[in-house]
This record gives sequence, C-alpha cells and structure tokens, in this order.
Amino acid sequence: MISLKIVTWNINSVRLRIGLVAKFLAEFKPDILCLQETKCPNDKFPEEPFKALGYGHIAFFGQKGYHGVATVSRIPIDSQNRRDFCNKGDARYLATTFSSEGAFAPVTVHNFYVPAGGDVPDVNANPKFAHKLEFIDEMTRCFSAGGDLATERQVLVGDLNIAPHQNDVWSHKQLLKVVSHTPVEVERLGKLQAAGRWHDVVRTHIPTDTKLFTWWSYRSRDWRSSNRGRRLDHIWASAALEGRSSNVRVIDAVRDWERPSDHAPVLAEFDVS
DNA sequence: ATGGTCGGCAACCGA
Repeated sequence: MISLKIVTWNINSVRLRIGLVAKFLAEFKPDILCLQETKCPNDKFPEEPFKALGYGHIAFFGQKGYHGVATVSRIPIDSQNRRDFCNKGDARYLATTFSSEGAFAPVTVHNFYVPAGGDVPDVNANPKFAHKLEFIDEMTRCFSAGGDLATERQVLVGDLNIAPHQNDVWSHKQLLKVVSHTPVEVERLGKLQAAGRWHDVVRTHIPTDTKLFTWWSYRSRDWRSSNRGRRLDHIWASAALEGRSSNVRVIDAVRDWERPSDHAPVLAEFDVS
C-alpha cells in the first residue's frame, strides 16, 4: 500500500508562523501540506525552512499583503497550475499533481482559498458576497463534466469559507444570516459538490450528527470553552479516492499552540496504490 | 444588541 497523508491549513501568514509550521511538520509528518492565507509574495516565500525539514518540493502562488496559497511536499511535484479565479488578480488557487515518479497513478490536489464574502449576505449591498458566489460558480464550471479541471483521481482541499451542515457551526439557528452559513452559500457549495462529483471525505468518517469545527474566532477569551466554531476548511475527494481514505481528523490541539492561526489543520490519508 | 482580535503594513483593509 502506498499512502498519501494530506493536510490543509489556513496559516494566516506563513512567515509569521513558520515556527508553528515546522513544529507541525515534525510532529504529524504529512506527505503534502496545503496552506492558505500565506500573505506572502512569491519572492519572499520561506523555502529554506521547508527544505531543511525534508519538504523540498514547493509550489506557491502569493501576492503582497493578502490571500496566497502554497503546497509543500516530501514527494516530487510533477506539475502545477495557478489560476486567477474571477480575474481579480487574487492568488487563491493552486493545483499540484503527484505520482512519486510513477509509483502510483497521478493524483491532483486542488488547493483553494475561497473569498470570505464580507459581512452582509446580500449580493446587491455587498460586492464581496457577490464575488464569493461568483468564485464558487466558476469552480462549479471548472469541475463539471467537460470542465477543464476535471480529472479522475483528485482531491480538493482548502478554506472554502462555508460551513454547510447544521453541525458545522456552533448554532445553526443563530448563524443562518451570518456569511459562511447562509442557505444561498450552502446551496451553491452543494451545486459545486454535485457537479464535480465530490465526496466530503471528512464527513464520510465523522458523521454529520457530530459537531465539528476547524475555525474559532480570535475574538473570544477562551475558544475551547466557548466553542463557537465553524467548519470552514474541507477535504473533498473524487469517488476513486473517497473509498480509499482513512485517518481523517481536525487537529484542534494546534489552535492552542503559541500565537496560533485561527484555523486548525485538517488531515486525511489516501491509499493511492 | 454590541463588540470583541488578529496580520500586513504603514492608514486602514480583510478576515
């Protein structure tokens, strides 16, 4: 069996938290780490610390100040693909393909940072919310039958900034009008999932009757006791890989490390042999 | 009902 351990983590500045990332890699040893919100221009990406830890294969798509995604790996990156969704000049999507030099059939990992969407869930009053929905719709077109990103063995990870199920938020009722859990967003995400025939690998292993969060706001004194979280970070897989997934978990202990990101890493393992 | 905290980068924007 050849196993691929994949982690997605919104790091909220890769340069500020490079020490946390190093600690995480040493402890959990994923094969592939997908980061979002790197907030790091390409010419300033901290490649050396990753290389020193054995993660010598690095792809990044960043910009100054905001957004940015990166995928770092212990195994070679066969190819990579950046794309400017919604043509706004935002660095929010990076795909990488792996085969370990032919040891297994190619697997493509799509790493997304979907726009948060601002505060008001109204496309007319709030251009950021309109942008978020347009971004999801463009994803849907790309992964539909005949779409240019559809392949057979693929994983989609990232901060999708939507918590679809009732138990993906601390209070379904209180968050129905809060951006990230509104019915219009949940419906759009469902369309993307259906069009791309994606399987929510995390909910395959941790059923929807269980509360599960990956993000807790900085604006609370004690995030764990108040536990007002949301599941914004996701790992999806195509049918070919969903049945080969295991070891799925949210590593929430990391949210308690010193100067943490407000997001916790999400981990899944796939038998790719 | 409201405000609460971060990071980047140099006044606020985005989350």
